[in-house]
Amino acid sequence: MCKAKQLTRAEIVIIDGIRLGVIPDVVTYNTLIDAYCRFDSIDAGYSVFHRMREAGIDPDVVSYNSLMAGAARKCLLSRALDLFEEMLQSGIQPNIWSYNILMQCLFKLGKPDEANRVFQDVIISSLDPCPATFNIMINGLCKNGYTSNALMLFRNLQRRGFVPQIFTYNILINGLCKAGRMGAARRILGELRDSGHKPNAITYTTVMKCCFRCRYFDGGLEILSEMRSEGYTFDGFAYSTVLAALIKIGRIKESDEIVEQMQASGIEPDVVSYNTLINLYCKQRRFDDALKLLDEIEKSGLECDAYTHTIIIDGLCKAGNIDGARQHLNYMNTLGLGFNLVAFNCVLDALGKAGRIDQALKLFESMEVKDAFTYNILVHNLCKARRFLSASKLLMSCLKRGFKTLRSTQRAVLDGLRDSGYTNEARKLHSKIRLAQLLR
DNA sequence: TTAGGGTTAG
Repeated sequence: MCKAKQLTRAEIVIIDGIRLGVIPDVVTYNTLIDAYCRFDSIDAGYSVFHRMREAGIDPDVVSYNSLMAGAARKCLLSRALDLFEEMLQSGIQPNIWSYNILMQCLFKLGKPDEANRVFQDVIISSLDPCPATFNIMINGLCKNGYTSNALMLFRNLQRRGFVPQIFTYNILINGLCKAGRMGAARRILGELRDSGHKPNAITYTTVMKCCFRCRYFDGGLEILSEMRSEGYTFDGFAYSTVLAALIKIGRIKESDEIVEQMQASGIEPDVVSYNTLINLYCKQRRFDDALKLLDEIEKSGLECDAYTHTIIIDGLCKAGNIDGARQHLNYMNTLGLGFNLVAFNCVLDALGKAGRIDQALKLFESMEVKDAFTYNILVHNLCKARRFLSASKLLMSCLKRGFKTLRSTQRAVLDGLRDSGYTNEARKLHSKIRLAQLLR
C-alpha cells in the first residue's frame, strides 16, 4: 500500500476513535502532520495543522518543527522562515531543532552569515546544541564555499570535547574533496579510521566520485573493490558512477565487466542506469542492443527521458548516420520532451564534421537556444571548411554574449586568419579576445 | 529532524 493511502487509513482510525469518544491529542496530530509532510505534501501537513486548531488543540513547537522541516525538505525555504516567525509570534518557544532547521534554510538560501549569527545565538543561549547542530554548521559552511572555516570549526569543537560522528567525517570529507583539497580530505579519512569508526557506503562513494573527478580512475576502481570486499551492497548509483567514468575514458572492456557485475547483483536498473548502458552500447556501435534496451525500458514500466534520446542521437551521429540522428531528433520533438540543446549540438557537430557546413549553418539559425558549445562547435567546423572570416565573426558574437570560448577554438581562427592573409582581422579578433578575458 | 552518489555534446 502506498504511503498516502496508509495515511488516509490512519486518519480513518482516528475518526473512528473520535466516534468512540477517544479525542486525539497534540501528539497524535503532530504525528500526522509529520507523516503528511514527509510522505505526501506540505499542504497536506498544513491541512492537518488547521484541522487541529479547529478541534481546539493548540499547535506546539513539534507541530511547527514538522512543518518547517517539511518545507525545508521541499526547498520551500522562505515558507520555512515564515513558519519560524509565526511560531515566535504565537508565543511558542523554538527548541534546538527549530534552530537547526532555521540554520539549514539560511545556508540553503546562500546566507551563511545569517546562519552563523543564529549559531552564535544558540551557543550563548540556554539551548543545548546537539551533534546535528554542529554537522549542519560544518555542512553549510562547506556548501557555501567556506571549507577552511568548516575545518576550523571542526577543530575548535574537537578541542572542546566534541566527538565527531561518521556523519561529521563524511560531511567534511565531501566538502574537502569538492574544494579540491585532497590532502586535507585524506587526513580526515585517516582520522576517521583512527577514531574507531568504519567508513560506510557514503564515505566510499564520496571518495570514489572524487577520484573519478580528479581523473584518478584506478584509485576509484580500487575503492570500488575495497567497498565490495567490506561487504557493502552496491546500488545503481555506485554502478552508474563507475560505468559512466569508464565509458568516458574509453575503458570499454572494464565497462563490460562492471555491467556483468551489476546484472549479476540483481539490481533493478532505473532510467539512469539504462541510459548509461545505452551509452555504452552506442560507443560500441551495438545499436541493435541499444534499441533492445529502449524496448526493455518501456516494457518495465519506466519512461525514456531526454537523456535516453540524446544519447541515441549522439551515438548515431558518431557512427556517421546523421540523417538517422536528425530523424530521431524530430521524433524526440514529437514526444513532447521539448527543445534539447545537447541533442541539437550533437547534430550540429556531426554536420560540420561531415563537411555539410551549409546545413550546419541553417540548423544553427533555426536553434531557439544556443550556448558556448553551440558556438565553439560551429566556429571549429567553419575553420575546418576554411571559412575563417565567418568563423571570426561568429567567435566575436560568442564573446559578446559572454560565452566561454575554448583556447583551441581561438587558436584555430587566429591561425587560419593569419595563414589566409587576413592579418588585420586577426589583430582585431585578438584584442577582442584579450578584452573579454580582462572583463571576465 | 544533520552526510554522499549516477546518464548526453565542443
